[in-house]
Amino acid sequence: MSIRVAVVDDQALVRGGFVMMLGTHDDIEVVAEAGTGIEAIEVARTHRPDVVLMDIRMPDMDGLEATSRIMADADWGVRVLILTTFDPDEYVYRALRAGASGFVLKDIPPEQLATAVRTVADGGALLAPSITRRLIGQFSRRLTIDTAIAERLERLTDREREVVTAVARGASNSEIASDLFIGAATVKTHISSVLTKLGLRDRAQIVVFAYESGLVEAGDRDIGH
Amino acid sequence: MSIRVAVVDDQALVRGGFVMMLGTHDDIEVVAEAGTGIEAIEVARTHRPDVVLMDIRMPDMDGLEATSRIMADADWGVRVLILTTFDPDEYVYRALRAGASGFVLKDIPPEQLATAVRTVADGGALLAPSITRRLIGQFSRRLTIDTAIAERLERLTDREREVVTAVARGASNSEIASDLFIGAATVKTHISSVLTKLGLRDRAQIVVFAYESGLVEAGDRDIGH
DNA sequence: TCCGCCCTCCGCCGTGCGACGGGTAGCGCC
DNA sequence: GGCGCTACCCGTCGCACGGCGGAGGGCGGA
Repeated sequence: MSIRVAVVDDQALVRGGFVMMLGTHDDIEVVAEAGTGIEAIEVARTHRPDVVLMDIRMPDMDGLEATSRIMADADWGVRVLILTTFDPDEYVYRALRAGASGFVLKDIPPEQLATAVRTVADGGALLAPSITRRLIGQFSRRLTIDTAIAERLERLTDREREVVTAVARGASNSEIASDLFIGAATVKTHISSVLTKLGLRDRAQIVVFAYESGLVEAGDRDIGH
Repeated sequence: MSIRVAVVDDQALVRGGFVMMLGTHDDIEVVAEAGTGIEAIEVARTHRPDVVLMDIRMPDMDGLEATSRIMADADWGVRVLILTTFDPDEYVYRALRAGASGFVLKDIPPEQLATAVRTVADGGALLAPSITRRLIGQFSRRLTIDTAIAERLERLTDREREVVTAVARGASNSEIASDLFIGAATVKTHISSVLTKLGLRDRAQIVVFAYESGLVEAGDRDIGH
């Protein structure tokens, strides 16, 4: 059973090229085409393709918005493969958020296009090498930071780490004291110990350290009050 | 020209299964096999395959360590595809750091294995759907945080944002003053304004806010002194 | 022109913070 | 038992921090 594909691109010439490329593979069948985002949503609903090849830059509605719309009210297993010329970070993030299964650049060799379609049709997720490299960079950077600074964290006692996390929440000494059921003076002692051990100066630098070391992470904390 | 693959797995039965699967595709050629991490390095050096299918759990040296070794002294275009039963986060991160081009689970259908090999051979990067979903979750979470809190940042003036970033570096008032070429009293004024606008209490909470809002990010800052 | 916003600077004052010294309990070792 | 080490818990004291009020200048818009 062949993979049913819808091709979305505002430039008819480019769209035709994609259709022709995919046509050479007999396990792939182009069942619909669309030239705008609105059309893409319509086409997806009526033809229910397995994979939607989606351009980003289009009139009336861009491909990312169309993607999220399609994914939102899809009651069948559709997968969207974003196909674009540029790859700025924001596009990638928005695409992933919208529910796209892949993000590849238009400069890929023709035979890879079919491979990409098969990959996402199989349930896989595909990203362009350059993008994946950035993702890897993000995470590896995080890890190197962890290993580099986190060893300083090991010099701290359990109690001191508790205090550090509390400080990194923005808590005052008295709040920490009541949270940990100890005296306010004791909290100060712990903090002083942390400061000397880590070579820091004040609690603000403790917060910085907590984030940089990965002890706390942006996102698992609500601020304000 | 076919894709030259090396299969690394300590269980001969599993390894044989993979070899057989790949053998049915005439564009893929298994040129070597290995049963341990050490062997994998040897085999990679002597046979110089295009793709290494790498298991993680192995005696003497796990696949991730072997991967980084192979990538380290590879003077040809080798790509490593991690193939494992489990997918804990640490494995994924370590694998990406080690330089792997893909990370898929062993429970994928046989035909997808060939697709995966072709994808990484083409220079693409492939992640198992579950892993990609987590990656997407990470980034989408970041974005929602940004949009949610960052609007509070807009209430601040440019100068106030400068002060906030300085505070988020762990700088004291006098340090900020000399950095910005203004008086220490002015710094205090800005900080007071920031505190009231954001509904915060002290500079430590400013640091928290700076990280949570994405104004500063863990990694682009060295701490200590 | 007047009004509002931003940036800059100054004083005063209360307080939370951090440095310093000291105390207690547990634990391993000779 | 005596000694050393560590973790944990209190006090006191000086100081930077933050709240509050005020003031001047630049800049743009009603």
